[in-house]
Amino acid sequence: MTQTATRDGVIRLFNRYLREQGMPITQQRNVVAAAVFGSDEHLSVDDIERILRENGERIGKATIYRTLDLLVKSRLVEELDFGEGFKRYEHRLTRQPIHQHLVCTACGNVAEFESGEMLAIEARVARRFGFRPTRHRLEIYGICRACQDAGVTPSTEGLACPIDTA
Amino acid sequence: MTQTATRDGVIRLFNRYLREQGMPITQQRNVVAAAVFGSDEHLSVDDIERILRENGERIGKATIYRTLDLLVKSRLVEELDFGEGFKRYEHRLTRQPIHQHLVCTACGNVAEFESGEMLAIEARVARRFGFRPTRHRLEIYGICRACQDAGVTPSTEGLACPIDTA
DNA sequence: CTCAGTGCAAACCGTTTGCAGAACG
DNA sequence: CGTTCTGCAAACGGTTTGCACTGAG
Repeated sequence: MTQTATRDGVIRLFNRYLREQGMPITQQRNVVAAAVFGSDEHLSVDDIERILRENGERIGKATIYRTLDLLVKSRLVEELDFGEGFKRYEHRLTRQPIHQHLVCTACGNVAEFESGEMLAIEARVARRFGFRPTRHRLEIYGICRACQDAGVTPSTEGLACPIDTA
Repeated sequence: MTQTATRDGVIRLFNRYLREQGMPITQQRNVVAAAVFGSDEHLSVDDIERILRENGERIGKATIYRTLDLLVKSRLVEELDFGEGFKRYEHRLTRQPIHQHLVCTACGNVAEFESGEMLAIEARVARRFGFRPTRHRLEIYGICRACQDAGVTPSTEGLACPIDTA
């Protein structure tokens, strides 16, 4: 029940946020929040809707979108975009979200990895461009080990030598 | 006219690609390609449509999308997604496209920067996860120097201490 | 002459919005 | 009780698709 206990704690935090903003704490908002905090996946809105339906909750999609806005604004949830044509959401409960992803272009699987070099890169652009970084996102696209083992190789349907413009 | 000369060269390459694929070389395809190769910006489809209209060309949006598909498949053009809700396109004419971007969350401006560390990071994930990288994308979000000078500071509308779940 | 491409408009799909009725404080 | 939220359905905006017509090879 550790997971549940922690989840309840964050829901309390979310409620505090709503109170701070002078917004009503509603059953629907807490049900959506519980679904997001109860999963460690990168959830799409359809994923969330499915989870709610499986739990016997019937909540309109508009309410899910509106609640996700609040969760993102409260900084308890992170919005992700893997270029799939829709957004995904991840809670920031147990750890800082990792923004480094390995995206397999064959099977679509997304794995996370840590990269200490990112701090150095951020410090360098801050110094060189006077840019003040707040967050980042690093995605490396390629073929995961499983797909390589299944015989997949990077696509070669482009021009043989596209940069020879002579 | 160096720019034009190079652009014509790439259009020749594009035509070679079409021939290789057994696809007709049409006026519309070359007009769209010329617009993309004639700009060094990150172009949206609306940008491209506007450029064509300014040049007196009237080409359906569907044809622009279909031609961009071909340009991307030929590897002469790169598809970008900055999470704006639509795609952008950049030619790979004069250089390998730089996939490291500084995105200002205040004014929306996107600047590019180089990062030699990326090669080391890719080599490390290849070794550690058996992942075979083909390309990557690094985006650092924050406040650009101009917006800082104008007095913008990072937003603080989230919870004061979101991760204290006690 | 034949087959693929084009343009238009409709379809699509994730997301947003307007509004009547329900719920929080 | 007043104000905000909810659910539904319609609107929205970028992208895709179906189909009659045009044009490339």
